[in-house]
Amino acid sequence: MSTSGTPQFRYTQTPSKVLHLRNLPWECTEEELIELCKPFGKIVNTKCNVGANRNQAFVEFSDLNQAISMVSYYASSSEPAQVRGKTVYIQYSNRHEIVNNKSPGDVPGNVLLVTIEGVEAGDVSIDVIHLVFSAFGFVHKIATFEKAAGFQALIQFSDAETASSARNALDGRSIPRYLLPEHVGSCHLRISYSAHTDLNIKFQSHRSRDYTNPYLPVNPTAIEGISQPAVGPDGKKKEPESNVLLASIENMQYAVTVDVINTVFSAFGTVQKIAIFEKNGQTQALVQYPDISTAAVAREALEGHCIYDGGYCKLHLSYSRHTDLNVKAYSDKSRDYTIPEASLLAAQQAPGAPAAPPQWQNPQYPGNEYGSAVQGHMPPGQGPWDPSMQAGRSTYVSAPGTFPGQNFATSSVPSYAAAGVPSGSSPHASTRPSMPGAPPNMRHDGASPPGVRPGGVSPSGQPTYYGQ
DNA sequence: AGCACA
Repeated sequence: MSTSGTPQFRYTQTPSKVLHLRNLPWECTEEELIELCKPFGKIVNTKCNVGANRNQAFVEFSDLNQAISMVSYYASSSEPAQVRGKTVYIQYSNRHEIVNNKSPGDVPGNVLLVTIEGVEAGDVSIDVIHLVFSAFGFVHKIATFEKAAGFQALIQFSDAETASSARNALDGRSIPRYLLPEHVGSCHLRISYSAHTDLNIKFQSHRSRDYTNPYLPVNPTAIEGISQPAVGPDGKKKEPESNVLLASIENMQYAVTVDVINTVFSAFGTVQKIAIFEKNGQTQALVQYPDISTAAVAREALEGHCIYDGGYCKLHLSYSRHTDLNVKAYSDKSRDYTIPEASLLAAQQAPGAPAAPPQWQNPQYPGNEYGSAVQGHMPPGQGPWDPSMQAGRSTYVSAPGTFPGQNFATSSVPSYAAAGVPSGSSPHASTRPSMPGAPPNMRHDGASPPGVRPGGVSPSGQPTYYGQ
């Protein structure tokens, strides 16, 4: 007794408080669905954009009679149910409740999380993404990144309505072939809502854009900038000079803390910012000076030399493509000495007493980028588009003040109380700040070990004022 | 224009 061939009539179906609606316009939002149905009763649940064409929906009333009233109303009405001028067909669903309606990514917002399946990051440019999504409204910002799920993008629209129209139109569809490289097969878009409301874009780059802020610094290689620039011994890289140095630390037998880096590099001038991170299992540090010439001097003096005797912590220096680091003011992996509070904090952080830094200092974004945002762990608006985030691993608490700064010298006047410029040393930059037998991560509460000069932070916790 | 686990 099949119903094939003969249309089923609505009144032959078993009533349910769940109604099945079809022939909806694909842009149909949950709001429109509710508008249509709520005159008949209380809606307790909905499910929109169902089916291959995303033009079906379910609505669950709190009471069976309400569903019946809606069905019978439109069964006898001369005016069909409509959404955006399209006739909507309404029947009882063959289920009696809507299950599993909302996953976290279904909560509408103005930011979309787009997963582009089957492609690598290089295959789809940010401009292509922008082009595709701009069809639905002004795209404020885009951030792209790679996570386990694949190549993903966060796309910020003005409002949730625009975002949902883009989602409804594009979810499950593919980017047109002509916008993609030849070798790319299929690339379906999986789109959900992000918990973000405002992305924090720091650079215009091949990975991130802020279309609302034309004055944002352009960093064509915002991420690659700190990737390994292949600094081989013979590597004669024609890299442009920069006020920011990238230090790769080889043979790192001892922990190299922010303070150690600060001490070493302060010998040549004011260190403004430091970011330490891991890249391919190697520790690297970005060190920012106020100007290129200072960086150049430091680079010349330090290249190939070891922080410690015995070939430990050998430095390889190159120019970063960064010009201004965006780092947490004070964490165990970064420092911004241009912020007074950070210097103060650094100064007051007694060695060996790892007073837990406030939450904001240390990112909870293991890995990088927005991965945790996807899981909703990141507060909205805190997208860390931040090079220093590259290495989220905090391995040890920094033990400042143990570096033998006396071997470094500077001719410049220290600008920061806690900057740790070992003045009073020889005016020539020794390149052997060795400290035999006393690794810098050695804990020693209180006084410095013999022969060790407080390198930046006095162990007693007092800011050390070097002056002249 | 015809029923949802992702």
